[in-house]
Amino acid sequence: MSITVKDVAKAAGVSAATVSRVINNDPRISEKTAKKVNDCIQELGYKINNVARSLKTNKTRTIGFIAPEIANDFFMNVAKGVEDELRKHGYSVIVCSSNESSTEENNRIQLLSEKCVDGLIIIPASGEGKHFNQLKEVNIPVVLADRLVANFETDAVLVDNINGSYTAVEHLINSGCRRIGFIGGDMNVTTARERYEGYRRALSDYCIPIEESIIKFGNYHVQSGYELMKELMEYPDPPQNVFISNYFMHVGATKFLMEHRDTIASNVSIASFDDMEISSILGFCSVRIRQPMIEIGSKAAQILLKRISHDYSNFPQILRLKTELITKDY
Amino acid sequence: MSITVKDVAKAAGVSAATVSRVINNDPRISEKTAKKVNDCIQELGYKINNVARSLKTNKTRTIGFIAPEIANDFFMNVAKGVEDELRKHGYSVIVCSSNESSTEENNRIQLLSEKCVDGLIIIPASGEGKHFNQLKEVNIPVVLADRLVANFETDAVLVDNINGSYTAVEHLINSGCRRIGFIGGDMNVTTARERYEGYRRALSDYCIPIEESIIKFGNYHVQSGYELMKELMEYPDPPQNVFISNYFMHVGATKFLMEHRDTIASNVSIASFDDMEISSILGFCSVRIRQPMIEIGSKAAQILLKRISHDYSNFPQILRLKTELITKDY
DNA sequence: CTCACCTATGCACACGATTACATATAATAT
DNA sequence: ATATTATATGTAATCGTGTGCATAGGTGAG
Repeated sequence: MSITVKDVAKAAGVSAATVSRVINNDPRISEKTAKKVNDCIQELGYKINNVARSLKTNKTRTIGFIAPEIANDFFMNVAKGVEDELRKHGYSVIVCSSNESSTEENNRIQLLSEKCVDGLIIIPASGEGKHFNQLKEVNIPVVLADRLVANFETDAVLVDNINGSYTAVEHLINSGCRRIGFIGGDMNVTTARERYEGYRRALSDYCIPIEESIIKFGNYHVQSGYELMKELMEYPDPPQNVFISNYFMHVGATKFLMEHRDTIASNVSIASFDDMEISSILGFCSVRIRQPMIEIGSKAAQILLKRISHDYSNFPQILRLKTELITKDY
Repeated sequence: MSITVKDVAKAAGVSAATVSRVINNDPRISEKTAKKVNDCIQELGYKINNVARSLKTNKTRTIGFIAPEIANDFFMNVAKGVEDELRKHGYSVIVCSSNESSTEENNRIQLLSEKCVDGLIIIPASGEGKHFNQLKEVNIPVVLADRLVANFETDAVLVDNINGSYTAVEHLINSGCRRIGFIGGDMNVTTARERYEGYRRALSDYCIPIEESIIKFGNYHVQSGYELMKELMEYPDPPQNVFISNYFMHVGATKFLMEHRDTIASNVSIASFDDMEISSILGFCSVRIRQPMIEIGSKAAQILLKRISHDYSNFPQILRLKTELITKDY
C-alpha cells in the first residue's frame, strides 16, 4: 500500500534501522548514507507513519483540549493560544466540547486517554472535578485553563478575577456611582464566584451597602444576560449602573437595553468582564476588563509541555494572569 | 506500565485473541467468556490502546479540520457542526489553523496526513488549491467547507452566496435604495467573488447602473471593514446604503460609523452577509443574510464519513446550502 | 458409530516504526 | 604489528492489537 522504511531501505541499499536513524537525525549516521537515504525518501515520496512511531515511542505528540463549548469566542481564543504554542513544538490538538456537562467532559477524557494523547488542557465544565482523578492513574498530565476545580490538584492558568471585577467596580464608584447592579454567572463555576467576590469587596471597601435585590445570578449565556437585565430594569427603581460578569451576558443585556432604549433604559451604563473585538461598539458600555485570552492558552500549553517532558518542578503551578481595565469608548 | 490485552487475557484465563474479540463484539464469542473477560476488563481498569489498534486497522478514527483561523466565530461554528456530527460516530477532530496562508495550509495537510487521519475537512485559505493534489496520492478523502478551490476536484459544502447577496441587495432596492455601496472581501476567496457577483446581478436586474467608485475590496477582517467604510464615507457624496460581505467587515464598518456618528454618518443603513448573535444589536444594520454555519460543518462531516467508508457515489458532491434573509432589527 | 459441520477459542504473524545489542570497518595508540 | 577505540551499520526484538488459519469439542444426520 504505502511506502515504509523497508521500501526506502531496500532502495537505498541499507537496513531499516539506518533509515530510521536518518529520519531521527541520529548523529552517528555518515553524511554519505544520510544523503543517499534522504534522496530515496524524496524519490519514493516516503511519509512517516506516526501511528507506528507512537506505538513504539509511547508518544503521540498530540494533546487534547476540552472546552465547554466550541463555538465560543472566549474559549476559542484560548484554543488559539494553545494551538499556536503547541504547533511550534510539533504537537497537534484534538479539540472536544464537553457541552458544559461534567458527564460529557468525563467521556471526552476517557476518549482522549484511549487515544493516548500526551496531555490535556481542560476548561472545566463546572467546579466539581472528582472525575479528573482517574487521570492520575493513567499518568497523563493535565493543565486547567480559565477555571479551577475542587478536589483535584494540578497546574492551572487563570486570571485574577477578583481584582479584575474589583477594579471595574472601583472605577464606577470613583465615577460617582453608588448603586451598582450585578449580573453574574453560575456560582458552580469558579470564575463566577471570584468575579462576584471582587464586586462585593469593592463595595465593602468603599462602604457601599450590599443591596441583594439588584444582585442577579444566571449563567454565562446571552439569554441569561438578557433575562437578568430585564429583571433589573423592571424594578420600580432600577440601578443605573450594572456590572456584568462576562461577554455573553453583556451581549444579552445589551440586547434587552437596545430593544427598550426608548422606554426604560436611556442612560444605563455597563461595566463588563471581557473585552472582545465587538465589546467596544456595544452601546451602554463604559468599562471593560480585558483578559489575556490567548496568553491563557499559550501559558497552559507551556506548562503542559514542561510536564510532558517530565519536569515536575513547582507542581502544582497556579498562574494568575493580570487583567486590564479598558475605559476607551465610542 | 499500563494494562494490555495480555494482562486481561491472563486474568480471565483466555488468549489475547479472545479478549480482542470481546472488545470488538465478535459474535462468535460465547456469552460466558464475554462476561468473564468484561469483568476482568472492569476489574483491571483496562483501557484500549488506540494507537496499536490504528496501526493494525489502518484507521485512526480521527479527522483533521483546517481553518484559516481558530479564534473566528464563523469558522468555529462550522467546526462545531463538524465535531458534533463526527463525535456521534466515534471520531475526533484535530483542529489546525492555516493562518490564512496556503503555505501553512500545505504544512498542516502534510502534518495531518503523517498523523494518518482518516479524512480532512478544509476551509481553504485561498482559491488556489494545487497543493491539495498530493492528497489524491495518499488517498485520503477531503471535503471542502465554505470555500472552493480551483484545479482540485472534491466534495464541498458551500452556501448559495450569489443568491444570498442578491436577495439582500434586492431587499434594499425594494425599500427604495438606488445607490448601494459595496464592501467586499479578497477576490481570491470564492465566497468574496460570489457575493460580489450577487450584488452586481441584483443591480443589473433592477437596471441600476454600477458605480465603480462606491465598490471597495479588502479582506474579511474588522480592520479592512473599518477602512473601506471610511473611504466610502469620506466621499463628497457617500452612499447611504452599503452592502458588506461578511460579519467581521460589518463589525469594522460599524466601528467607524459609531466613532463618527455625530459628524458624518447618522443615517447610513447596512445590509450584511452573516448573522451572528451580535449582528442584531449592531447599530446601522437593517438586513442580514444568515448562513447555516453549523450545518455547513455537519454536512461536510456526513459526506466525509461517507467517503471514509468507501462510498464514492455522486463524487464530487457540491452542496449549496440556502441562506436566509433576516430583517428583524432592534 | 462415523462423518460432516458448526462453534468457540488459541496460535502466531503482521502492522511500521524504534532501539538495545552485536558487529564490521576504520582510525589511532602502543 | 597488535591492541584499543571510535564510527557506522545491521540484526532482531518490541510496542499492543487484530485476524487468518488451525484446532478442539460439541451437535446432528445418516
